[in-house]
Amino acid sequence: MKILVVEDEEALRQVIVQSLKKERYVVECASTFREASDKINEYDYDCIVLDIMLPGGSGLTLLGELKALRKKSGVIIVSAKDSIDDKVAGLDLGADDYLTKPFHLTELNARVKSVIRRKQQNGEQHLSLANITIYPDRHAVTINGEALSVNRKEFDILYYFISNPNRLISKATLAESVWGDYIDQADSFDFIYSQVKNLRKKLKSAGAIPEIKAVYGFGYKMTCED
Amino acid sequence: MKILVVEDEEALRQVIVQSLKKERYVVECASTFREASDKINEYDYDCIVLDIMLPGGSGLTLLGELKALRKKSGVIIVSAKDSIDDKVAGLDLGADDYLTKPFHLTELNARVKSVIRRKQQNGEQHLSLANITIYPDRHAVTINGEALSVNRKEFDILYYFISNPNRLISKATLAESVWGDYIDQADSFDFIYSQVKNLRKKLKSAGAIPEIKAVYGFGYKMTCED
DNA sequence: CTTCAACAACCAGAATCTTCATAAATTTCA
DNA sequence: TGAAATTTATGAAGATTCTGGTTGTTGAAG
Repeated sequence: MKILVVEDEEALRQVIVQSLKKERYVVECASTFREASDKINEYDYDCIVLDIMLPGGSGLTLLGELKALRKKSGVIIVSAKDSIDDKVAGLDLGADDYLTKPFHLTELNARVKSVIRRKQQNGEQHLSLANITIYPDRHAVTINGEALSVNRKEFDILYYFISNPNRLISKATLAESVWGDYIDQADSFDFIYSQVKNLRKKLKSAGAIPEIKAVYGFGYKMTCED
Repeated sequence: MKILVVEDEEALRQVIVQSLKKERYVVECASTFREASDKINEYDYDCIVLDIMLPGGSGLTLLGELKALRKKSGVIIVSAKDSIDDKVAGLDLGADDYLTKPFHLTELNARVKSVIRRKQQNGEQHLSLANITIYPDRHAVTINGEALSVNRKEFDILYYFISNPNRLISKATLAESVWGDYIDQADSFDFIYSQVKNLRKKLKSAGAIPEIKAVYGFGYKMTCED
């Protein structure tokens, strides 16, 4: 599995490369527009981590070039926080994901993994647990193939549960992943209870097999068994 | 699941330890280089949360030590924001993840979880003693293959007993591992008696072969024999 | 402005866990 | 051996957490 990291800032590039190598990828890197362009023309990469601001040209141009070459590499754009325009432009040009600086390495790793997986199975990406299937791209859920309408929070929760089937999940972890740092000033978990309750009701009435079980004093787990 | 927190700043250490205990880990801590080194040499930890700046030496040295001892603990480095060099060095020396201060506790929890999981990715973990089998990740217990529903405390106790079969286990040790430092201000072991009683009843009615025997004046042991 | 969907907050009852009172078992020692 | 002291077991009350119904708030759409 081969990855190209295009980033001009030395220290950050090092760190990214290190981290990806740890994940057992074969990693190459480029620090300028020209270097990146050369490598893209010469090799095939499964995934490209691409900074937008580059000496010698914009990363967006590289995206166009990639398209022209009909390369099927996945692309994750990495850019400064506020350049939302780049995001739209990038996704328009066929990037697969977007990450704003600063970001956590584990986050990047997760995205890379996800992009590669998505590319490999050229069908639509989906996750399943028993008779529940969710389509992250479309924010859609089906039970036995029947569409189930869920809200945003409900979807996020379900997504997290199905990504971690049969695993204990603390309320703090769930809150962090679904609500972000909203949790910091919260002094009760009522908002979790509400959403979990609604989600459970929907799952049950749609005939879902897996259940969201509570673990007293800790959190939840989603499982098919007792 | 055992974790070592190496951090010299008192307040932060406390908070981290608290938070990890909430996630049901058994947590120990060290505040100096020497203390950390001693503990690493003496015990096996599933994960080590390691501050770089320590009184008495650098956390990076500890990483080398760990490697020399061929311990397989996961390591998460925690350090001040701007020392990017430490990050590179740390990952080079075999750390599994890196976190810059300040960070959210939930973030740390997530990393710890991920590191531990990565370390034990080889199939589903399970422990058995006679006809009892427990699945720590799923918080599940079976007797002769039949699911047995247990509550959180009951599970934790059973987990500890089955992890240490035929061994004498003092009530203090059991309390420490299941209830954490809750025990510190307790002046009786009633909470243990209650839970052990309920667990015994469930095990017996499910036909479990091993029994939880009391050892007068000391604690318990779980065994199949008389 | 009104309506509606999404979400959070509130509340009473259920499940779980701890504490308490008291009984049973084990050890000590006269 | 046989009480007294200590430790463990048990059932029930009290405290905490979770559930599921309902209500309140907010922001977007009509």
